[in-house]
Amino acid sequence: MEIMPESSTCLELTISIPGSSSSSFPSSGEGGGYNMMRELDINQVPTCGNINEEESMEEEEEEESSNNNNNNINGVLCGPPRKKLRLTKQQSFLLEESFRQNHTLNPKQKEVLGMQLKLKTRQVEVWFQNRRARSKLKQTEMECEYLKRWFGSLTEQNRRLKREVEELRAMKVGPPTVLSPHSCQPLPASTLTMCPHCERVTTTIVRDESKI
DNA sequence: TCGGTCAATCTGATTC
DNA sequence: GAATCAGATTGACCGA
Repeated sequence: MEIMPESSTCLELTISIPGSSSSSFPSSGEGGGYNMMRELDINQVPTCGNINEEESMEEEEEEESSNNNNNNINGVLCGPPRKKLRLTKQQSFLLEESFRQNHTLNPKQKEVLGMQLKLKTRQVEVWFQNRRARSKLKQTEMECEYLKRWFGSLTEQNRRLKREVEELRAMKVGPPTVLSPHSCQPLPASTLTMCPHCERVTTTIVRDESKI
């Protein structure tokens, strides 16, 4: 078994499992289904291409205030309940892209990426933490699936070998012994040989050529 | 209503 | 001791 990381997928993991597929990119599982309503969520930070400077400022203020509302002290929420930030497709795409290049970011990279995405450094950091967690979870699930299949094939192989052993035992008991013309001692009735093609153990009857 | 998803938070470990 | 991480958990949100 060999589990090799794969650089071309977003999940950095590929196990050679027939019929299995890696996750899509960018993460389309839930994000791909977002409609306009979701994109216009109050928590959304708009993408740079669609907004003017004024709107940008407003959104940043809004983001700031909504994030500050998330503060809680000793488990007691202060202010209104937190609102869930929804990243836009563009933000998700950029984050996925940078995750694909690097699974961890240094503080400078976080800051730059945060500025690009109009997100806080902390939000970028959190996104990467969660993304790593999801990646690892996916990897574990795939490994589990692979081991299940492996176990299945080993079980089948074991069953086949046991059956073969039974067959060989039956053959060994059955045939009459052949006596040597010289010593009059019984020769082994059969020897085991390995078929080079199918790699199965086969029996070959040893015949006394002097009698032919 | 319920289960899934995911951003955010909390906690403990590790590194420097 | 601050920074950072992984892992567990929470809570908002959405679709079936």
